[in-house]
Amino acid sequence: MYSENNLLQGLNDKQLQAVTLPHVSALILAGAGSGKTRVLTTRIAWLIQTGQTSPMGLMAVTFTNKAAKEMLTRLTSMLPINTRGMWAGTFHGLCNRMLRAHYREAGLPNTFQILDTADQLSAIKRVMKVMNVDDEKYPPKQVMGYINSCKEEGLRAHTVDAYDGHSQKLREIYDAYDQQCNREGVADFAELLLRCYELLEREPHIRAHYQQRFQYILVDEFQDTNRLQYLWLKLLGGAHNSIFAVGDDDQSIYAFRGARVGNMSDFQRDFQVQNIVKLEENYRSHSNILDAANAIISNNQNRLGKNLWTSAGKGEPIRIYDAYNDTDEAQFIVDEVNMLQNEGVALGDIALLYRSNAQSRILEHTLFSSNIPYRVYGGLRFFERAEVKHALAYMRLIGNANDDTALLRIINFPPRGIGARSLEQLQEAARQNECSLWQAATNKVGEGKLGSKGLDGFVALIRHMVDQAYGIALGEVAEMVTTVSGLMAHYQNDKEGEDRIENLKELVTAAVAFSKQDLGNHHNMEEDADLMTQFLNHASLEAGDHQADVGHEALQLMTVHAAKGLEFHTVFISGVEEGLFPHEQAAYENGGLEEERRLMYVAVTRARQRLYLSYAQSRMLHGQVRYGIASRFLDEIPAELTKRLNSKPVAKSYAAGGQYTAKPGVPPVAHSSYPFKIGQSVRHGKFGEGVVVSYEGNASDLAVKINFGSAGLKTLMLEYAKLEKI
DNA sequence: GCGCTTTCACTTTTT
DNA sequence: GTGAAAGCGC
Repeated sequence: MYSENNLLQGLNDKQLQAVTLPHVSALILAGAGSGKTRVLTTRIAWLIQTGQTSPMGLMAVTFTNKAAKEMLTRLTSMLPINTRGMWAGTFHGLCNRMLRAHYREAGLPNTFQILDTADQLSAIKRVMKVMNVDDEKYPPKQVMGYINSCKEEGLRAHTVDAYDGHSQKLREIYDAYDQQCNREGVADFAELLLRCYELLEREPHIRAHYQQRFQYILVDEFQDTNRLQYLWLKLLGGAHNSIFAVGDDDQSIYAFRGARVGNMSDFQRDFQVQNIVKLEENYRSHSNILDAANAIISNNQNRLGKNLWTSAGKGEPIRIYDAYNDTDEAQFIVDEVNMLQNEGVALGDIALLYRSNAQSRILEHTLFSSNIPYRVYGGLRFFERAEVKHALAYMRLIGNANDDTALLRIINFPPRGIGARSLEQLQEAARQNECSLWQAATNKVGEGKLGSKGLDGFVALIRHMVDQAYGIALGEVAEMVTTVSGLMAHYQNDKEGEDRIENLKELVTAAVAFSKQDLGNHHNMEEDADLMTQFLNHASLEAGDHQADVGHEALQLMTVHAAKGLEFHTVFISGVEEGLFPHEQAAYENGGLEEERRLMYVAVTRARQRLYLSYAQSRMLHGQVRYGIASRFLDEIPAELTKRLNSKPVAKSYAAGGQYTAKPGVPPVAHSSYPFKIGQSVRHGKFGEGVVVSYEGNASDLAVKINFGSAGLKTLMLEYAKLEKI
């Protein structure tokens, strides 16, 4: 049997203090590798085991499904209890659950569908077309960003400020978009949160119900919450409940998508937080790595303040490699990986991190030619694949034919002769009758006015599917849809359709598995939706894994963002260059440089034993050669913690960006008549140190362009400029 | 209406 | 270098 002692055994003083806090709100500042998840799950287990609450009284909120799952898995290994009564999940998942339970009060149809980002964008494009908005002046992606950030601030079209013609137009589009979503009975991701927030705010009895129920609310990754998520928590927390917020301001790397680190200090103020527990003992890395991370992050001004320490030894020095170019960098990494493997380090315990996805190509290429198995995280996930989304769109139409987004996706796929022309007529008819596209289509067919033969066939097809779907199991619906729609046949005729057919089959398997899993669960009385709606929601809210072939030993490739929360024996951070890391487009933004620095902090703290940092003097990016200098973050690491593998450190100053793209046409290689190679570091009496970027003019009158970092980009006449190689 | 060719832009990302 | 979107010819 489990005893309380057993549960709390092995916790350090701070962890123990956090786990056993009384029923008050608390902020746990959990540094990287300080046992954050353990504290969170042990707290839950302890609350239940000591009888302070039952699973029913608990709500645990995370950002990703993965984090939610991990928490539940760990919890069940700690306590032999059923966690079913506990609400654990993502903000979106929990809001969805509440909206389903109170769909009438929330003003939604009981089968409302969730738009993912791609669906939302196409819905916005549609609204803009109807409104005749110039998409050059208002790029749909920007409009989407505007709408989502309004929603994440808790603002509706009628509450948001507009100062000029431009913002008034945006507000108008926002309003029309929301109306369209209501008409079609769909909700985007941000809408789930905002709608739920408004529901709780508007309906005192619903709010009271959840406030009474969830006496204990636990929030993971609190530094990543946005304004609306914070307001939602505040509403649920009410006046008496305890919110146990766990986070790390130094690992806040999602400001670009609305995360507000300021929520941490607001929380302290709004909830009169007396208990701030700092978890600073790190159980992951050796001290050289932690000292480097501490040194880097200490350059940030806006911090709550925290210093990681470990009782492990200094460990290995941080290895720094100065590569000639990106190929050289990749080859260096390959050589080191081979060496590590010979030393017995498992390939899966080695990570290769980069700032932006574009960097992975050259790395993959080099790994491939060296026969090193690797796995790239990122890219399309299962439920985001085109063929899968097509099949899901047919299923959505079966459930709700008024879902215009779904209809537009497949009205002519596979191709059935409904082109832009007939579509426009259909949309015009729908506009005039203020009805859905489906209703407009059935009207046309009913009147015998065949806009096109294809339309007739389409209406018949969907009706046939609705008939077929009646009374059969979810898996059978999926199977029927993939064949009757003609998707299977279409991809069978396609030379490259093999993978797509596999994915469609996989979708059927997933649907079958989903029904079984659902039968196993007690049906939740609060959830009214039918199984297919639930399955479609599952597909939207949990887009599936990032194609990871588990089991195969492979080197792990991912962006630094994707690496957050993970740890590895060895970590390579590549492209540690000005302009790339910190990224030039981030460095200019307000607070952008500090976020880049936190990103570097996250990257460094992923390593347990060994850390490599590498940069390249030149690299191919966006089809052009770029010349860079080493990142300022490298200089922020005390030299005694590092080991330069091939060159000496050079003191320099930095410009924002610090990189320059050579003009096309300028030879990227050294010319015999040029005294300096492109990429050569030089010293100038007035401007200091810089990098040769390009040559201009003819041989008799040659000018050289040099990037002097903080002194800027200068074009100097070679004849007069006194330049010294360094 | 469909498919091929050209053009353009391009950090980070979960739900 | 690459993928998506727009433009053009059949």
